[in-house]
This record gives sequence, C-alpha cells and structure tokens, in this order.
Amino acid sequence: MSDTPTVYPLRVYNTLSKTKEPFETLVPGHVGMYLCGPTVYAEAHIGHMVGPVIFDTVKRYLVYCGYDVTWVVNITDVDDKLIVKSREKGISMFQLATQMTADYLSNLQSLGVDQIDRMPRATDSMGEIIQFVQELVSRGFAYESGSDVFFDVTKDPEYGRLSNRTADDQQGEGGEAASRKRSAGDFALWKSAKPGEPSWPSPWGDGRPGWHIECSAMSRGILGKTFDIHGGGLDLVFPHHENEMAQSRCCHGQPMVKYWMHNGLMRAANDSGKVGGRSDRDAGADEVSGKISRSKGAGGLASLIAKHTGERIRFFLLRSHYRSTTVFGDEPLSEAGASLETFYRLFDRYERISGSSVYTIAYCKKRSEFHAPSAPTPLQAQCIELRNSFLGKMDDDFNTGGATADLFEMARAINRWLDQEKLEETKSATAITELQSALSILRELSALLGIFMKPVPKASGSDSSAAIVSGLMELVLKLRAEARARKDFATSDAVRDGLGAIGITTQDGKQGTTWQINRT
RNA sequence: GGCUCCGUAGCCAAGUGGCUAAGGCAGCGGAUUGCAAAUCCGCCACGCGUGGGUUCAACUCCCACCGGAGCCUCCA
Repeated sequence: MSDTPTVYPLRVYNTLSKTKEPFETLVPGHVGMYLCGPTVYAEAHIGHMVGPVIFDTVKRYLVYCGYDVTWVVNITDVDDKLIVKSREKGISMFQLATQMTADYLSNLQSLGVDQIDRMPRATDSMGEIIQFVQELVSRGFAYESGSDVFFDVTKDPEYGRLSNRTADDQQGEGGEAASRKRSAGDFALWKSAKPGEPSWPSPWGDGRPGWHIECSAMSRGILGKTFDIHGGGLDLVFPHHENEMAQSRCCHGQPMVKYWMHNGLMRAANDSGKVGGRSDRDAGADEVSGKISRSKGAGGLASLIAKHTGERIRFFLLRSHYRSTTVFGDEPLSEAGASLETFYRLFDRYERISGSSVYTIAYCKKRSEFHAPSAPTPLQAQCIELRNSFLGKMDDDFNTGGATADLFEMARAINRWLDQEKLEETKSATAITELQSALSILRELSALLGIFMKPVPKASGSDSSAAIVSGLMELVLKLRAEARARKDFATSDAVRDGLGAIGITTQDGKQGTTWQINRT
C-alpha cells in the first residue's frame, strides 16, 4: 500500500519505559494503533473526547509522515454499569448501548475525529473473547472458580511493570467475587450471569466477559498479537492496561504493545477532581450528582459544542501537551476561541482579496511531497522556516501545544506582508499566487491538527433567518455609509454602537464595511 | 500509607544544562482610522513554587520542603 516511507526522526513517550523513544514500527511503513474507547452507558462528556482528539491527531501525523495506519477504537457495550443503567431506564442493554454509541459518534464527528478505521463492539466479538479466555485457561494463566474465570496474577512475573506496582499491593476488586479468587489482585475474565442479566453461552456457563479481556481479544483480531501503539487515559494505566498487557503477553509469549501512550486527564474549573471522576459518584444521590456532573461538563457536550464549536474545543485540547492535566471550563474555552479568531479574520481577508475561499486552497497531504520553491520569496522563506519548526515539534512526541506557536507566527507574517503589499488595493495576480502558497503551508500544518478543515458554521440561526439577518445588515450598513459620507458621525456611531450591543461587530475598511456576529 | 506526575509573567501555555525563557488571552504605547474595530510595530517573567546541593555553568540534574493533580476500587 504505502511506498517505503522516508523515516522521520519521530520520538514517542512510552509509559512502559517512562522515556521518549525513537519511533520504529514493527512492520516498516505500517502502524497498528488501538485506543480504549468508551463504555457506552451514559452520554459522553468532554473528558471522553481527549483521547480521540489526540489520537486522531497522532494518526493524521503518522499518515502525513508516510505510514499506513490502522486505528482501532473499541466500544464496550456490555458491562455491569450498562446493566444497571438500562434497568433504571427500563430499556434493554442493547438499546441503551445503541443510543449512547450514537451520542458518542456524533460528538466525535463534531470534533473532527474522522480517522478511526475500526470500531469493534464487545458484543460482536464474543467468539474471539471466549476463545481468548480458553487459551489462557489451557495455558495455566487463568482458573475457573464457581462459574467465573479469573486471571492468576501470580503466574505473571512481569505483572505490575506498566503501572509500577507489585501484585501483592493489590487490593483488587471487592464484592462477593473476592471470595472465589486465589489472590486479591486476580481479575475476572468471565463473569457468570445472574438470572435476568444479559449473557452469552460459554464453556463455563452463561455469562459475560470481564472488562479487560475484550481489548486483548479485539486488538489481536484486528491488529495482531503485537502492535505498535496502545493509547488511553492516564486513569486506565491501572488496572485496565496492566491487566490487558498481562493477558496478552501471557497468552502469546510476546509483548502486546510497543508503545503505550497515555493522555492526561481533564479537570473541571472551580472544582477538584477529573471530569466525571469518582467525586461525582461519591456526591452520589440522584438529582445532586446530575447537577454536579453538568457543572463539571459531564453531559451536555452537545450544547457545549453548539456554544463553542467543535473546532474551538479541539483547538483547546491541542493547545496544551497531551500528557498534561488540562483544566476545562467556559473561560479557557472562550480564550481559545478568541485566539482562533486571528485565523478566521485572515481567512476572511484572503476571501475579500481573492474572491475565493481559503478552504479551496490545495495543500500537501504528505510530508515528502512538499517542495520548496527554488527561489522562495521572503514570505515563502519565512513560512518554510516556520513549517520546519512546527514539524520539529510534532516529531518530538507530538508537541501540538508548542507547534501552535508557529501557526500564529505564520498568520502574523502573512498579515504583515499583506499590509506592506497593500493587496486589498492592488489585487495583483502574482501577489495572490504568492499569498496562496503561504496559506497552503498554513493549511498543510493546521490539517495535521485537524483544524481549519472546513468553514466554521456562523453563529446564527437557521438558513432563512441568516438570510434575513444579512439582508437587514446590508440595509443598515448602507444607511450608515450614507451618514458617514455626509460626516454625520453621530448617526453612524449610534448605529455601530447599537449593533455592538446586540453582538455584531462592524469594521470599516477602505473597501467598505464588514461585519460578523460575535461568538462568546 | 504506596506509586506516578505537575508548580514558568494577571491568566493559559511551550521549552532548554551555557545564545535575547516560544506562542496565546488580557493590558499598555505607537502606526493606521472621522472615531473605533481589525491589522502591523513596540512594551509586558534580570525570572521559571521554596530552601539546599552537584557543576566552570541550572529554570533545566539531585535532595528536602511547600502547594496541586492522578492511580492504588468502576473510570477517557
């Protein structure tokens, strides 16, 4: 599929070694990448979007660098919480999972996460899961107890290596299953079903898979016994990933994953604890927890996206380093939006000059396809230098936060040049070509972050009301222009201030007045 | 208690054993504008939690302390 790629000096932080390592794929030119997806028992909150946005960006970058990438995100659609929640709602577990999966997918789409290749569901993979458990039992790493099957952590000498802990410090999951385990740290591979619970037939009786086994089974099915990158939130390092790793390594006698990548967690402003974290649940009772969850951004993602746009949220997530903790709130989101305006204004400026949309400018999709002009103009030279800087930062463990600085520098360089050349007046064709080549580089780089891919929806209502608004604005601004022409500034300022008060900003330029509806 | 991670200007946030510590938001001065807005130019940490240590040299390495976060139990 892919030609032998140029190998770029990528470095990736590996949780297993706690260092940045040179990125070398198992199979030259190919990358298998698995991200732990959601348990679909409730609406997604912003915390669930961090991993997808980050790994979407990772995939974009790897593809750009010439790799052929297969990215898998699983959907956990069978789990204790799904059973509980579906009973509360009086619907089947399957119905609940279907609804919540749809919610999750639509949120991903809003944030521009469109690079996922496969989204296997646990319930579609029962055969593989049962097969995997059987292999573990027959190899002596798991045992049947009652109608449950547990993984025996004492059989794995490397257990605890990922999360840096030993099997004996494990308290393990409590509950009534604890009494059937040989050691506290053992975890369930297969859980027997109680009457009325959803179940699948197995050699150990009707039941359902434990939490960790689906990832081992499904990743093997799609990516093989060993694959390149496994990602997830930092909170999954233990027990989830530790257990997955133990199962797969013991079953296959070879490492499961080459690079373990973990993203930092999201925290809510005005409160401690991660979004959707334990404190939410401890806050407990019904109405109260709902309110807290909402104030912490759990739930209500759709309205958050409507208010701030998916692009703004995506940029907010990519503005800081993926491994750091990010404080989420309305203020930081608005600030991210304010900084994005610089680019949108530049894009509008281009449109006014060229008469065409910046989103139609072609750009390089592959790193190796970029060719610098033999005699670059000063503007082009600057953009090329910034491009090198940007890519250097991305090469270093996907430093998206650092890389954004180069985008801002590029916008400034282009604006400066536009001011000097007075392009609004000359509209010189050769200058527009030069402008396009600069913007093409900006698009090439921003596409790696998955931003500026398509026009941002205007902050307005339906199409018909938008048409009315623009008609009204045309009329109002025409009257205002007449007032200005007769130097009736009292009237023209009153119009501008009045529009400002209702959230419309106007800008007078040499070519007339432009306006837009403010986003907060 | 055990194991991790973090602490950079008013706020957000990159980064490095030794050139002037990115960028953004806000703010200030200037160019521009009828006035604004936008854009451009300039300013905005003699300092990188505190105290020690290593080093020719540390914000960057080590130790202690203070403060914050995560995991050890379902969790992106």
